[in-house]
Amino acid sequence: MSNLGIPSRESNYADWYNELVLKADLADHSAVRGCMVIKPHGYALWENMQRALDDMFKATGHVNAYFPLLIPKSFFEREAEHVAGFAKECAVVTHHRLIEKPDGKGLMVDPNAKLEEELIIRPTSETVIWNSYTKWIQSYRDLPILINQWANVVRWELRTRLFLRTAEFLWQEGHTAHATYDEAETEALTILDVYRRFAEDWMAVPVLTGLKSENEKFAGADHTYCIEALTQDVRAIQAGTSHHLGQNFAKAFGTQFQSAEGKLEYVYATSWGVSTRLIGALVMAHSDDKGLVCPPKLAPIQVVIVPMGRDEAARALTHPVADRIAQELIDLGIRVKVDKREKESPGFKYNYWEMRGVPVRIELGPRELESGQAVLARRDTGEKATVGLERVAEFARDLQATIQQSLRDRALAFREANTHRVDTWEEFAALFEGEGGGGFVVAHWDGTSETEEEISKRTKATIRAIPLKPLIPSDGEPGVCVLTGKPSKQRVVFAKAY
RNA sequence: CGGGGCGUGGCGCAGUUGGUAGCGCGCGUGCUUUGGGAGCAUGAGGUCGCACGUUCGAAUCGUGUCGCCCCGACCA
Repeated sequence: MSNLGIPSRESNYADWYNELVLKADLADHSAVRGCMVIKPHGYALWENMQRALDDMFKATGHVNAYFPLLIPKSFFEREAEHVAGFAKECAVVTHHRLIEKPDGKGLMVDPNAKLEEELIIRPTSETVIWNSYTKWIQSYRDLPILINQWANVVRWELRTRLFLRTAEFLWQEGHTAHATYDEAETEALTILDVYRRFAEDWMAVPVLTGLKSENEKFAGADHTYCIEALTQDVRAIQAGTSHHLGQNFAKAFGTQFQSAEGKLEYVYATSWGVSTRLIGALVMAHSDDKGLVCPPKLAPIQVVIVPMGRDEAARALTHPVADRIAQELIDLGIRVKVDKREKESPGFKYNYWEMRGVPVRIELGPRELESGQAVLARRDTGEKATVGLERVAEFARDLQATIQQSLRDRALAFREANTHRVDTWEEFAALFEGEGGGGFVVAHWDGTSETEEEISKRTKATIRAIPLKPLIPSDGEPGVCVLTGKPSKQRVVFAKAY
């Protein structure tokens, strides 16, 4: 019995999250520490995310390509900051053959099959990609290059959590090359906006957009933009990043082009990515103690129909009606599932699909057939409605948009209720006291890394974003740093982060 | 890498002073059931993480080792 449900968010947020991911059938642990199996239900969610994002990339002029998993170690030696950022968490391939052990019991690495140069399993692909770009780019006419790839990467993280931080994860990484700084800047901001729109319109997760501080920016970037969401335990979660790499990689790889004026110049670059971490952010934004709550636009199954009937004769009546409504829904473009399992009780099925986050359930039993009406239940609010059978499909279709909007409104209201503006250190420290989050804390900062580090040391909060536009007009006014009292140009957003 | 926990049927666990492994859930079959996580009957399923040691005898004791999970430190 006890293994049917999940812990409540209140009792133990971390356990709640973990159990939810497992019980909602999104993912499972694998044999290797920190790696996860993404199960069909979780992968379907990822596929829906991919499709939406991929369409948005294409619509902004990008094309897909694929670069190799293995990268020569020497490539990483070329960009100093980049190496420093990733060296500590690399998986390295050193050999290419296994042989039987001398005692015949099992396999061993063949010492004679050592690679001349070790290969790194990509933690990110800037280096392989720039190795190619250098060959591809001769002239300003070869620019811009606007390529994205869908791939897996490996980062040997010390501490992992399903979806939020796994040793291997799936993501997309865009890598673009431009003739000018301004064009690269526009690209980085275009993608930032794509990410913001995806989070808000598809995931129903409102995000802050902004610049990362020097401490938080990508290893090898000139500057980094990000989207940041707020979880239900009031921590920040970085949901996507877009980096302006300046000429750093072009200089490291010698990527030059001849301008229209005939001068040799270094290329400007961007890179940007979102990963399966988005699934973690989505879970943490909307789900509840009954399991996953999935925004309809991304839900693998948008409507589940539960036909009821205590015997064969009753099922012979309800099943065809369920099938008919399912077909109507399919025709309306809705992803639908009819749960005809006979051994499971209706109550079991309700809980089962609620755990898996299906936005709308249609209950269809003898009573409904008799009255010519079906019962629809909303996953997000639990509300039930009774609707004439002729209108059920359209009603369920329309509910999708309602729920999508409602989830977003709710998440936005939650974020606003957990965004605090403070001006004194006492208030600031009080918000971050203890184990919990603290929400988004909008405060003045003197702009130095030293101050950010000191604040982080004292409170565990870091700067999540330096807003590009003030969240409210007064955020853009000058003030004094919440810690040092030194002058500050604008407020920035602090939070404890995942 | 530090702290904690755990390795026993698919999952969750019990197993006393060492005596040859059990419970719940799940699974198969049958019957009765089905409107918020059904019941009864019956059946299948385990080299007790691994190695070495102590012993007539080890899931149990000792030593070593491997792995996983959680909390930190680290970090897209």
